[in-house]
Amino acid sequence: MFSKATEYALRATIYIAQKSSITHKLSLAEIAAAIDSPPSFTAKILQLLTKDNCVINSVRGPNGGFYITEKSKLLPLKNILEAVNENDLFDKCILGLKKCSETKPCPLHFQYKPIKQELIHLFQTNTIQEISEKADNEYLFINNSI
Amino acid sequence: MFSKATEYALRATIYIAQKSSITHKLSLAEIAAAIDSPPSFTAKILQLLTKDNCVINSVRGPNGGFYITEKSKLLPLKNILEAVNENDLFDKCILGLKKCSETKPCPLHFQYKPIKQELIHLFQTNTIQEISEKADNEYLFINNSI
DNA sequence: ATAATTAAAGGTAATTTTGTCCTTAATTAT
DNA sequence: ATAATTAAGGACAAAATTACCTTTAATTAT
Repeated sequence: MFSKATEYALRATIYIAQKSSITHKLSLAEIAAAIDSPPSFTAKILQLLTKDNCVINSVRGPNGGFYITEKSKLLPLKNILEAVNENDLFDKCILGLKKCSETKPCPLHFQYKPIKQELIHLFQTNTIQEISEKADNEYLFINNSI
Repeated sequence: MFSKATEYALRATIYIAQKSSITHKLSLAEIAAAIDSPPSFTAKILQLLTKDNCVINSVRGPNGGFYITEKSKLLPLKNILEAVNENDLFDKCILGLKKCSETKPCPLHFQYKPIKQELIHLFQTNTIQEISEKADNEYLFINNSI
């Protein structure tokens, strides 16, 4: 479904939302260990997340690391996908046809359409905060045997 | 969503179901041109489709090529995914967690679950025939400006 | 039988994705 | 100020996917 990069971006952001604050930043090493991802590759992805889209923040130096603001926690998951450039995923034709559209649909277009819309809805309505709160409770996550 | 290989497999099979019969087989060249795919790569994928799973058939030699039987047309699209080994796609955790399950769900598990089931339903209930008939009518396909 | 045609099969090459490493810049603590 | 720590950034490497090419096997038409 998603690329590894996107999976790591989602997992990392959820973990950061769970565990970090402006006064308690998380190091790359901790994050990568927690979400079971290769540290160096994860570094690249965290860079994307701190860029223009600014889902998360970072500071260098001792006691530096990554954190997320309360304001950013209110962003929908979609913003994470945008940050790693996988946001157009749900716009694409399921058969990969460039010209598939409402007026010239592919043979699966109208069957896939409602599913696509539910996917979009899922990522547009759920905030980082809402999802990260689930990870706190009886839900599986991270450092909890992936 | 799908890999290129799977997209080509779906498009090729739908096209073959549209155009071929036991008495009118389609060459690799025609199929690849029609579905806008690289011929050599498409050849590999068609081989997979003719293997054990046997979604389509082939014969070599003059007037040979690929075709699909009426019986095979009644198979669900899922069989195409199986043939190219992308059938487990819908079983996977959306966050890529190996241990995600009903009892230890990831934070997105229960939100993604109904969508996943609709995807499975889509590929299990629609037959190759049903979908290929759509491609005949006002639907976009193939040789029709991709 | 022979030649022509077509898919099968295998190896190779290009591209993309994933992953690593090393240097630089920023920040902090001393 | 200096040293230590941490992310940023760039170059590089490995792996996977996608794409190509050449030879072989099967089939058909002559």
